[in-house]
This record gives sequence, C-alpha cells and structure tokens, in this order.
Amino acid sequence: MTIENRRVRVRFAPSPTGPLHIGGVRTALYNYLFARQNGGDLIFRIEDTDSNRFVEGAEEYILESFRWLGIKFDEGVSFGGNYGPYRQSERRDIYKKYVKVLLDSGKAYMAFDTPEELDQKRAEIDNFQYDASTRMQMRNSLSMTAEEVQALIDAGHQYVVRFKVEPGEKVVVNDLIRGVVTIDSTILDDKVLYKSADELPTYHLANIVDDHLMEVSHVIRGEEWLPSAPLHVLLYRAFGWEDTMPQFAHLSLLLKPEGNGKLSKRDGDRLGFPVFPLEWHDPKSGAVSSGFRESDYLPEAVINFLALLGWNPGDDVELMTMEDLIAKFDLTKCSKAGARFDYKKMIWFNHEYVLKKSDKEIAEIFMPVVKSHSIEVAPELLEKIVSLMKGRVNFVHELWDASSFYFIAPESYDEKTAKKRWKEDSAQKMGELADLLESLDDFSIENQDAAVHRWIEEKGYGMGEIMNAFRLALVGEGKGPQMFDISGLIGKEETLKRLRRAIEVLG
RNA sequence: GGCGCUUUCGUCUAGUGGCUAGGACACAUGCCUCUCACGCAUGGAACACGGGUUCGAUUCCCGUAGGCGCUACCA
Repeated sequence: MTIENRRVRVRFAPSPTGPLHIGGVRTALYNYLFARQNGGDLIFRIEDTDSNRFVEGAEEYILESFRWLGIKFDEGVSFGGNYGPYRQSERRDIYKKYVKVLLDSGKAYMAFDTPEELDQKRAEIDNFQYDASTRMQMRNSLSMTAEEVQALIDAGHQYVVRFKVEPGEKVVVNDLIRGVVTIDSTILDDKVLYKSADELPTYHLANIVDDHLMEVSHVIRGEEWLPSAPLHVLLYRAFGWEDTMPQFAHLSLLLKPEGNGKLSKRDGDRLGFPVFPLEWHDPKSGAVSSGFRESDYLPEAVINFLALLGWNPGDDVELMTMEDLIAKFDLTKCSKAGARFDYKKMIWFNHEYVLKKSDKEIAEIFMPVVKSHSIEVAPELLEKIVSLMKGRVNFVHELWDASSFYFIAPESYDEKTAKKRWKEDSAQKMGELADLLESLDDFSIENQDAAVHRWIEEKGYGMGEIMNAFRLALVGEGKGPQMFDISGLIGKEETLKRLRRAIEVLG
C-alpha cells in the first residue's frame, strides 16, 4: 500500500502536564480539519511517559476543552478504538518489545552513565554530545564487554537505552509545509529511547512505535519538533518501517503579540486575554489562569480566529464555520513563519459571532448575567433588548453595562451630559412631554414616535433638545438606542416615573 | 556557540518574472443621527539588506542581517 492511497489517520497527542496551550489547540484543530476533509480518523493519545511531570486533572481538562470547542475525536483515550491502549503509560510491554528489537539488531545500546556522570562530562567538555565521537569513552554496552554489562544489570544498576546514530549520513525529511529538509546525521546525538528506572520510553521511541502501530498517516505537529524529525526518520528506518512512515507537516509557532519570543501565559495576563481554552486551577500552586470560555469568547470565534492564524484559504473570506474550514483547509497553504497572536482581531471575530448568532441564542447566554444582578426579566423582553444592543458589544457580558438602564432606573445623572443636555427650560418641556405621554392610550413605539414628533413640530421645539433631555432622564447618560426603543420597552409607568424624577432632581 | 526553519503594510495575510502589490484587524477622517455605539465610505501604511540570473525582479539563486526553534534519562 502506498502512502498516497492509505487511510488518513492523524493524532493529537498531548502530555498531561497542565492546561492546553492555545498553540496546541491550533495544532489539534488543523489535525481535525485535515482528518474530516479526508474522511479519516483523529486519534487522541496521551503521552505520559514522563511520570515526574504528570499533573492531576490535565487529561480531563484537555478533553473538556475540545468538547467546548467542538473538536471531535474518533478514537483514543475516552473514545475507544481498536489500536489501544491510547495512554502511553499503559503500553510499557509494547515499548519493551520494540526496544529489544533495536537492541538485538545492534541499532541501540545500553548506557550506564549516571546523570551525575553526564553532568560532569558536560562540565569538562564544551558542547559535549553523546554520539559516535564520544560513546566509546562512556560506560555502555558498546565500550564494555558483555560480561561487564551483565554484571551491572545483575547488580541492579539502572540504565538507559540509546539509539546508535551512524554519523556522516544525509537524512532527508520531506515536509508537507516546508519541502525537503536535509541534515547531517553527525550532528545528531545518541538519543535516550528508554529508561530502565521507570520502564518507560522517551517521547521519541514511544512516538514512532505508536504512530506505526496506530497506522498514523500524517504527523501534523508544531515546529519545535522539526529538529528531531531526522531522528524520527532514522528510527523508522531502523525498525524497517520506512515504507509506511507518516508524512510530516511542521506548523509554525504562535508568537507574542509584541516583542520577541513565543506566546506565553504572561503575555495574556499583561495584555488582558486568555491563552488557555478553559480556566485552569493549578492543583499544586492553586493559581488560576483565565480561559477563553470563562472570558466570554464564543467557541466559534476562537476556532475561526485560530484557523486563520498561520493558514489562509487564499480568498478574501474570513468568517467561516467549521464546515467551511473543513472544506477549504489545505496543509500546503500553511504559512512557514511564526504568527503573532493578534488578540484584537480575535475580539473582532467575537464581535462578528455575537452579531451572527440569533437574538435568542445571545439572550440565553445573557440571561444568567442579568440574573446575577438580581433582575428578573421575561425571555421575550430580553431578546428584544438583545436585538437592540448586541451590535454595540464585543462580548455578551458587555451587554450588561450597555443595557442595564432597561432594568434599573438612573439614580444619578452624568454630570457632563446634564450640563450639556439639561437646559433651563428642560424641566418645563419634560413636564409637557410627560403629560403628553401619559395621555397616550397606545404606548407602542410607533404611536409614541408619531405623537411626540407632532408635538415637537407644533411647539416649534428642537428635536435634539427634547430627545437628549428625555434620554438623560431615562438613561442617566447620553447613550443608548433610539429613545422610543427605550421608553417603549420599559413601559409607560416606568417612563413617566423616570421623567418626573429627573424633573425633580435636575430642576 | 552549533544545527535547522523563517522574512510582503503596526498585526494576520493574498499574490505575480512585467500589477496603481489585494483583503482583514488596528488607526484616522467623513457619512448616517435624538445621544453613544453599530454600520457604511474614504485614507495613510509593506515586498529586510547586498549581490547575481534576466530585457525586466517583490517573485529565481547566493550571501548578510533580523526573527523563531532545537541543542535533557521533557514533551
């Protein structure tokens, strides 16, 4: 079976070491889009081969993040499948077997150097590297006799298994995004593949074995893996799996919005945006990191924004649903250079999705916010308010500040606005307006509008002076939608009450 | 330091051996208007630099500089 016609199978394989970084979310998204577009499978694998870095709750957090974002997996941890187990810590026996294959074929060897000995070597020799040029000076199964090695094992000494990299070889990685990348194997070190102490492999070995066994066809991952891709090619070759080796695609990284370096949690804290999908409570330190969900971002907006950060369909369309993205996604159109995290554009996307969603949907999200201010409101009324106000905000929670005057009468009047809009005769005119409105049996927006316009015309008043004073009385500030959209919704009784209080207070 | 990747408006990006180098965010101005927003319109704003190749390079090649990553018994 050639690589071109085999089933597309991709994976997202995080380490459960903490909250999912936004860059990881994008990597998962691209894998998802690619799998869907090609009718393939997306696998969720947990790479927990470093027991020291394991963090309680991280796995569930990651799963919950993808549920919120709408990224669905076909198999893997918590999803089932025929290639399990999908948690690497549960695959010890499998790795052991393949380590033995490498050992038996002379492609790998056992090394007994302790971490302290290695540190010492590094201190002694500048740029020390464990490779063909140094391995014979070290304590390993290549430099020692079989008897010496056996004696160490029998005495209970721990060891690691290192990959024996042959120097002087050109290793070629064919990357879907970057094209052909060639390196000289001489610069590679004899990577540790397995640790006897915890009977677990390192990333490199586990990754190759699992991708092979799980029949992964494409490895779409971050650029930080590009330097070790040649090592991975060598490993596939050592196992004799080169003919079914996955295609590689290394994604550019997400950078800070300003300054140098890759995006970090600190940037988010400093500039006021989250870098994690969900709020994260660190079990050890108790520190809380904000999440997109809790910060009121709509998942559709996060997905849309992220999809376009490092990829572009080549047309001018920016607002795309997941279905659109699946249809248009193209790995080869991913940009090669890192992308700065443009959080202002992400806010714009959120604004667009607030606009795009129906008033009913937004009202449902807004309702708990209203309730948290001890306000009871009929869903139908809230929907009307949302329809009048949602275009003015970027986030649903901002709707409260923008529209709280619908629920709560002003207690004070903005000084600047009062000075500008409340003239000496305003009290008298507002009195007339109140009387006029009181006389209306039909308090509909249309009827108020007609009656008030007629009155203004008859009296020769200015439209602005009346409406602005009216607004000050009802809202307490110089903002908000059309006046009758306010008075009509709060009703006749409340309108008159606010009008008369303003007359009393402002004089 | 070594190795690798990378470089179009402030930002995300489109694009081509010959174009007024396109779009979006942000910014500015104007319009709309009973206010504030939304919206709409308009505007300023880019091919890192130096060599080649070529009739012609932003585009192809080489170099320089900048940026990013890796360089663990972490992933």
